[in-house]
Amino acid sequence: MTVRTVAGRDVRLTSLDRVLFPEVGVTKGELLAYVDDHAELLLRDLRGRPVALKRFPSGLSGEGFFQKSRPEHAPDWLGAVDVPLRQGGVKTHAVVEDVADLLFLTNHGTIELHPWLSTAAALEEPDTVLFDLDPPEGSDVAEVRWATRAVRGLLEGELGIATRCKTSGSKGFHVSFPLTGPRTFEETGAFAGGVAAVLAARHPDRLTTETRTAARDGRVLIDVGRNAYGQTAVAPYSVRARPTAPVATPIAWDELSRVEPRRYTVTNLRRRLGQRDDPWRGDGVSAVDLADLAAPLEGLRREAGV
DNA sequence: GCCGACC
DNA sequence: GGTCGGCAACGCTGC
DNA sequence: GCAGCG
Repeated sequence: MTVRTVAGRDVRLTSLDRVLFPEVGVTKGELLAYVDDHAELLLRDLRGRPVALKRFPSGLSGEGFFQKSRPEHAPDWLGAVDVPLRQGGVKTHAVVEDVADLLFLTNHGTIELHPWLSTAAALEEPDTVLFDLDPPEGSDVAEVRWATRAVRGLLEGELGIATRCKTSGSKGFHVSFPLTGPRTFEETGAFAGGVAAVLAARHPDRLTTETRTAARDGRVLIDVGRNAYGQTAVAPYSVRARPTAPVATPIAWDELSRVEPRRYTVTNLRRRLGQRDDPWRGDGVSAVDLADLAAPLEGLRREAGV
């Protein structure tokens, strides 16, 4: 056990030799070191947001669970926000602000960090639109790459929206862009759903918006379900709870053709960041006002018949 | 990882 | 003192 | 209303 002191806060770091990822031998100490060393990159997209946790306190060989509530008996300096639930009631979520928060949550068994697409200060106001490209079982990575490019092509080529891409660290890729101006989850959800519907109508043999597995029929799912109140998506640079300890990693668009969804891991991400800057830093992607896009998107919908 | 309930 | 359960919930579709 | 899905 060691104690890490950050700005006067003591974080107990325990069981450092526990192997959390048996297949690659990554220990809790190594996971904590990864989080500590990449805290600024993690915080960029986590700071000020409610965060859901995927925890495996005894490693991937043990039980794992998804947790939305702020852990009870967390130190009082860990941020909190009372989130009204749509179904009624309130649940207190953790809010991440700094490296001490990240280290506490990691020591507590958290592997994956899933922030909201809105901040604690404006829960009803998403600041990002996100598309999750999810390939069918057993398909070649080329297919989900093609789908990812198709989403970018419509957003960037037809609507003039600059976009970002990251590996999910799991099976596919995420495409996103930041928002400005007044907006609600109802609006971002409708926008993302409209884009997905147009693409699925144009390429009905390769793309679908059907979440039901049976109806998917070998097509790539364009999942827009994250663009809704109370939903979360894995944070850029979060580790995933999968055997090789992959990391959801921002990539430049020209890397998509040679990067696989689980390419970067706790073990090799350092080397990548030693060789090149974080691709999302200074990428020139500017925030979008969805109000400017309602009419153009409606035109695309009309053409596509959806 | 940790608490509370139960044995 | 050991063991065991709990630790999520939006929006949609289809039955 | 309930189950499945991400």
